Order: sequence, then C-alpha cells, then structure tokens
Amino acid sequence: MADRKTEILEATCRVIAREGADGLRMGTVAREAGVSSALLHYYFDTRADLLMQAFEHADVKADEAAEQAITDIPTALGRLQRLLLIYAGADAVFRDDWLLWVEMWRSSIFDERLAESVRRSSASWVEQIQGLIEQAREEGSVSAEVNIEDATQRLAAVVDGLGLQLLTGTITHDRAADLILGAIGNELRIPLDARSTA
Amino acid sequence: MADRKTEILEATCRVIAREGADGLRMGTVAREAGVSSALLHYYFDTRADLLMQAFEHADVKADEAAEQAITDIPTALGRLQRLLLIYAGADAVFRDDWLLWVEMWRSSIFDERLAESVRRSSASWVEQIQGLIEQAREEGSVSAEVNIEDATQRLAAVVDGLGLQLLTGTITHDRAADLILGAIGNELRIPLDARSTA
DNA sequence: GCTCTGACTGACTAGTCAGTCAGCTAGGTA
DNA sequence: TACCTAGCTGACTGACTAGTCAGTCAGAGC
Repeated sequence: MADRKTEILEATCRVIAREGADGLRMGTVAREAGVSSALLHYYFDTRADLLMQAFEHADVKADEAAEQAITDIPTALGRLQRLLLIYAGADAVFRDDWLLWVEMWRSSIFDERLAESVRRSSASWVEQIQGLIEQAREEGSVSAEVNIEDATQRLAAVVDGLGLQLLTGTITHDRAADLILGAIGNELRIPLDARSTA
Repeated sequence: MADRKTEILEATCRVIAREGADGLRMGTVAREAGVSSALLHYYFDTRADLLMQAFEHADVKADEAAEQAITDIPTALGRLQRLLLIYAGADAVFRDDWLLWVEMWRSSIFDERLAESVRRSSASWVEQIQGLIEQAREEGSVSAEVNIEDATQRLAAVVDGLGLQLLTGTITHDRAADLILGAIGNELRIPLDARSTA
C-alpha cells in the first residue's frame, strides 16, 4: 500500500465499482485517492491506460483471493463448489470484484485492446474449473460418462448468468447458491446423497 | 416507420448496438436518423429519456420477433429449444437485440429507474421459459421428477452466460447452440434419443 | 552549501456535449 | 386574406472533462 501507483489503482477500482467504467472521471479518482488529477497523468498516460491497468490489477487480486479461499479444502469437489459459490456470496468484496469483472467484460465489447485481456482471464477461469473437475474425477467423485468440457463451459455460463442476476437484484444470494450447487450436481452426475457442500 | 418518433428510436437502437449505451451521443443519433439534434429534444425531454424509451422499444420488438419465430412449431419442447437458441444464432438482428439487452442490463446496475424496467422484462422472459417447460411436461416429454423452477432459472442463466461469451467472442455460435441443447436435455432429463432439435 | 531529481500540485486550455431558443415553413382554419 | 400551430432547424451556451505545463518541494549525493 505504500506504493502510490497501487493506491491509485485501488482507488480507481473503488470508483468503477461505484460509478461504472464509463462513469469513471479522472477528477473522481484523484479525490478518492487524495491526490491531484495531474498525478494520475504522471503515473498513467491516459484515462484508458488507467482503466486497463485497474482492470488487470483487480483481476490478479481476485484470482489470489479465490485461490486463497479454496486451498485448504481437502477434496477437489469441495474446492470446485467453493470456487463457484464465491461470487454468489453476499461478501461485499467479492461483489465488487465481480462487478469489476462484468464492467471489464462489457467494455471489451467496444474496445479491442481490452478484449484480449478479457479473453485471457476468461480462459484461465475456465481452465481452473476444468482442472478441478478432472481432479474430482481422479478422486472418484465424478462419473466417467460426463463430458468434462461441456460440463465446464455450462457451469461457467450458469455462474456468469446467475452472477448478472445478482448484480441487478433479480435473485437472492441463497437462491443463487442453491442453483449453482444443483447445477454442479446435475452436470457432474453426482448422486443426491453426496451433494453436501464442503 | 412513417412515424418520426419511431424512426428516432430505431436510430438510437442502432447507435447503442454500435457504440454502447454510455457511448451514445445525441449528435450521433441525430445524424443516424437524418434530423437535427434539436428535434431529439422535441420528442424526448432528455438523453436519459431517449435511452430508456429506446430500450423499451427494443424490448417489445425483440419479444414480438421471438414470439413470431416459435409460433408454428408443433411441440412445446421444440418451441423451448428454438426460443433458447435464438440469441445464440448468428443472425445479426438477434445479436443486436441481445447486445441492447445486455447494455440495458448493465446500465440498470447504476440507474434505479432502468432497474425496474429490467426486472419486469427479465421476469417475463423467465415466465415464458417456465410456461413452455410446463407445457412440455403436459405433453409428456418432461419427466415428473424435474423441479421446474430450478430448471427454468438455470436454463435462463446458462443462456445468459453463453450469450455474454458470444458477445465477447470467446465462443462460437455452433458451440453455444450445442451447449444450450445439452443443458435443456440435462435439466429436463430428456433421454438422448429424444433430443433432436425441432 | 549547492545541485539535481523524482514526486507532486494549481491553474489553465482545448474540446465535447446536452440542452435552449428564436425563428422558419407548410398545411389547416376562420 | 390573415392567423395559427405542429414539426423542424441552425446557432448558440454553459457545464464539464482529459490532458498540459510551469513551477514547488523534500531529500539524496557530492
């Protein structure tokens, strides 16, 4: 935190979570970080640069937080469940991370520079899920008849879709969590009596 | 189309599909519609009004188009499949409709006035899916053990999630369509030999 | 003490954009 | 004919914003 540049990036993330990526103003970020707006241009060439680096900063931080949240769970199935439930939780930090991610996602539709970044972290998210499912199969908790790639992509899609509904407030956290656990059970053909959460 | 107001709304939708909701400029809309920017203020009080009415206009139009696309399909299961596949298709018109919907969705996160509108059309979309699943059960193509509400919400979420991936170009149309058909089969417990598309 | 440098600021500029306003025009009415 | 009104426009304005720039200041090195 001693680092000014990092402080500015964190302030930027807070502003994006509050106002949206397009609603981000250099003046607002400067006020949030307690510095002059000229300093922002000292560390970042343009507003677009600041935005992009803030997105990447948030992405790395969210990855680390997710990693940390699942490491000490013994089974792969348990880690998968926890991973997919993280962003459905009521924890404000994860809500902001998720909102940042959605903003990055949709900004990338109109900005090719961002699109590359999004594709990369999107792929790593999917790989992480797929890796856990493969581990779970090795541990014997996932039937061999499951098509792992299909299951992975559909699970990722369900979580994304429900996450969006959470942001707009059309669904509750508990309901989303139930539906995600059910989706994992369905996709991986897990018997009802083995579906308890880790 | 004779109606100027409608012409302006359609122009607005085209601009949103091209530049995003936040990227919408009154001047751009005016040029797109071939009128003066002052005329926009003659029909719509503010930019926010224009945006909101354009979203609602697009929503109604998309509903009608979807309705029209499924009416002449004989079975409820077939209508459900077609309905959920529409926005995964490569058809540019539906891509724009879908993009508009995503823009409306994410704008509503930061704008309470829009949120109400989004909740309403979101609910009607979910109800439409649920209605078709209930019809399919009456027609005997869906097992009685399926929890219809869970299946509905998860199917809606999968379609939303895959739709987002389509917009950002992280998945192909064909792949998305396959995954959606698979999700319908899984959620409704449809035997593999009865899964052919309508 | 002197000089140099990196971090930082206040004041400014050039440009953009939503919204306003006075007024034009064609078609209808008295 | 004179008058009215709906539809429409060009020119304008005030608010806002990204980015620039000259200059301040504390501390490191000599």
